[in-house]
Amino acid sequence: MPETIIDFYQPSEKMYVATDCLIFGFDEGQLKLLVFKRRVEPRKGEWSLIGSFVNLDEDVEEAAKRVLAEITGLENVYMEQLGAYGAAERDPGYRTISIVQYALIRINDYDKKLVESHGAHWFDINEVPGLVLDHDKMLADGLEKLRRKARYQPIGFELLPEKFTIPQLQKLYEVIYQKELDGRNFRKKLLSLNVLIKLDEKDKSNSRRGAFLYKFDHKNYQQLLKSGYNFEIA
Amino acid sequence: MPETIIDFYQPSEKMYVATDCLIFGFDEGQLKLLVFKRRVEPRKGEWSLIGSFVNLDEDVEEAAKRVLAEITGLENVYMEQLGAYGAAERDPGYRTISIVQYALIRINDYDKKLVESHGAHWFDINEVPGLVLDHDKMLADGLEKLRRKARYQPIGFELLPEKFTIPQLQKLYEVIYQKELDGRNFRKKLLSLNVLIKLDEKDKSNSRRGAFLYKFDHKNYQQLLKSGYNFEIA
DNA sequence: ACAAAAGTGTTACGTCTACACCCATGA
DNA sequence: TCATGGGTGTAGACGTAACACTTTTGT
Repeated sequence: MPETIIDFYQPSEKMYVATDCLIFGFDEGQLKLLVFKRRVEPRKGEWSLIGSFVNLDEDVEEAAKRVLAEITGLENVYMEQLGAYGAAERDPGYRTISIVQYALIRINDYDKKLVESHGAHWFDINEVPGLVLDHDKMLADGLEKLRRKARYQPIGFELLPEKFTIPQLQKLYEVIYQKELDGRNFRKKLLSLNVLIKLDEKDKSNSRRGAFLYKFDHKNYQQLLKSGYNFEIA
Repeated sequence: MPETIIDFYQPSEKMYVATDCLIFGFDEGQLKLLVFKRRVEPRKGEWSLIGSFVNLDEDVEEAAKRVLAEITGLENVYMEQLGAYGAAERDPGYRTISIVQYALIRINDYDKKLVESHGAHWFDINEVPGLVLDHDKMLADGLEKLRRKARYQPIGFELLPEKFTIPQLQKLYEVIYQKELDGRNFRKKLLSLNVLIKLDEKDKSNSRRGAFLYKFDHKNYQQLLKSGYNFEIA
């Protein structure tokens, strides 16, 4: 009987491998995405995710971190892979596949001048303009993943400054879930998780009375994760 | 101010892009994985996932379906992308990144002779031998995803024959979740979803009394999905 | 004194869990 | 008749959802 052997060492042809980043941030009560304006032809001037080719001696993840650092000045950012986009015709130039990562950044941390120098802009998540190639699809998939993930991991903390108030956190979840939450139930649920540390400071930027600031308790969170708890926040 | 422009059209270097498949099946009350024995050097004789290079004129997904069809004879299989594995040193030969897909197949449908002719074997999920390269990691990640996914989509139906009994379905979920479920509660929950159609036939292969066979109701399932229901089956 | 956001408790409801017995059948 | 797996109901625990008023403080 004939054997169709799939031989790894008589490979066909090479292609370009790129990485693109969905960079999410949270500011002014809105979820935002960082996109940039292409400065090269073709499609110069169109909006696009931030990306780069992956070098031969570089992990794909490394490449994504490099891009992120180049554009925002940030390192040690929460980043996760969304997936590979590999349609044969996705790029009209060369055959290129793209590994998309999504990153969550504290919007006050990044280097504004650096970002501007790259022609990058923050858009409200509902006002992102049409993007180049299959980047619209990447965004849609990324949002879906973010929303699903927020249900079982308290991922939102990555988007807030180190000190934050409960109303801020609630607003963030409302934006992610796209629905309003009951303040009493939200507060009750969050506090019952024991992953918030109340501080003795208040943030008065949003009200006369001011709201207490909290920090995220990474230690308790790790324990909770181990115990198999899941974080559904409706 | 100097501008670090990331230019998509002065790309660095190309690399190989491969696709590997995690092929899951369910038989004899056990979740199984199809792996194959490499027939080429290096690492000839070692166990490996089934894979292939992606051709230049081929979608990544297409490539995975091609491999699956070559090995099992099956088309129209449930398949989803797990992610890209892109560490620089993952393959000791050439720089290659791999896009991993996982597939769920009805274990009685596949072409046994074809599978054997490729040196492929089914292993109990708990008895899979060590795999080549980073394939162990792929398997671990795939199992995690399968387990998570089974919580919010009735994914298990893909692994059973078209007609199945409730005890069979329960067994499958027990294997996926790695814990025993209460038969009464399981049955109650499943039936309440209204996605099972009871048939007038019984399967007597497991008991004298026999268990009623059911079909999956795709139409109702689609409606349920739209209504935002989620399928947690504990 | 008033506007505006922060903070607090209780009750009703539905869902999940735990649990024990009868049924149908072939050998 | 008996051994084996299939099939059924109920009560208590638990978590979620709904709901309105008081507090603080800068202007």
